[in-house]
Amino acid sequence: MTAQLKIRYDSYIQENQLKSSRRRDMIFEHILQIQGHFTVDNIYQEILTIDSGIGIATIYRTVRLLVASGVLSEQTFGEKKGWFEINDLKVEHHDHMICTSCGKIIEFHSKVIESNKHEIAKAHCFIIYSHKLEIFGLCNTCQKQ
Amino acid sequence: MTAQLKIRYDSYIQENQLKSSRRRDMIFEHILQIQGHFTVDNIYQEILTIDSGIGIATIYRTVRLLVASGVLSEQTFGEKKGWFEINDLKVEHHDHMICTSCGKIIEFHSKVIESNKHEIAKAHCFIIYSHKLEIFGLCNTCQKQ
DNA sequence: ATTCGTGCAAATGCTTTGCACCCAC
DNA sequence: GTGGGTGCAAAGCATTTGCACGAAT
Repeated sequence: MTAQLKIRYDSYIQENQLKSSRRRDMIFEHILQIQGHFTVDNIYQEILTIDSGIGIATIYRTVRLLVASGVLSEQTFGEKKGWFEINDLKVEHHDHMICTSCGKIIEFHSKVIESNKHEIAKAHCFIIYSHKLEIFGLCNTCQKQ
Repeated sequence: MTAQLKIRYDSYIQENQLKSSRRRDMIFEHILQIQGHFTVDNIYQEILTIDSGIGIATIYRTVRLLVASGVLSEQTFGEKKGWFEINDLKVEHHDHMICTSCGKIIEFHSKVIESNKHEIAKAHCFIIYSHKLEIFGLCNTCQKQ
């Protein structure tokens, strides 16, 4: 799967007359290691400890490139900032339950919702590109506190 | 329904030792007339033409009050700014299809999704407060262009 | 009178961008 | 060598906040 993403990254760079660079590659490799969701500042802080000279603008630019190339997808989770995650096309689309107390994000997938979504779109003559379903509430742990 | 919202507005002000004021009331009344979704800047521009002395901070403060009192609900629609709409509790919860070409928003409701959502939450021992489902794609009109 | 509401401008948080310089090809 | 990559600081946007003054009870 990592190989798939590498191909997507490389070909995007190729097709758009961009260049690879030490930092670009390093950010890409770093992001590949991440499980789950992250913000630009999350990876900026992490990469700072390895490469103290890096600027946050470079992270922003690289993340934009990765979204444009399809390596990452972006969500807002109802906040006014970007959250990112690896966009693995081989994995089924998933949705999120977000704990409003501790911020924990639980991923899930529902075939029922998936197929109903298509029925609804059909009824409205709407062509679906993507969807985002977020459920807000309390996770198991926070209910007990 | 407008009466319902007025009660919610008035009692929130009462219960929180706030005051009503000419501008607060005017913004509230203005928002009641709005069909569909709007941003703070939308109503600011509109109200400016009636009350040229108003400041955008007042709109922000009033909209926050209306969200806190349950008169309005807020969504991001994947953007990094707030979109608001009247939160009529008597109307069933609805979701949104957003045309990525013209920005048109189509509202819909699905009992199937509604009940499936509760099954999923139950399976994860998650207590639902709210949910947001956004479908992005092309509306009927934009498909033909 | 006192307390809250309001305009203004400054501050904030996240993100983008212009510019001079650096690096890859 | 040339064009893209990068850090830095400045600019952009949406939003919030501090402050002095004005209005509501």
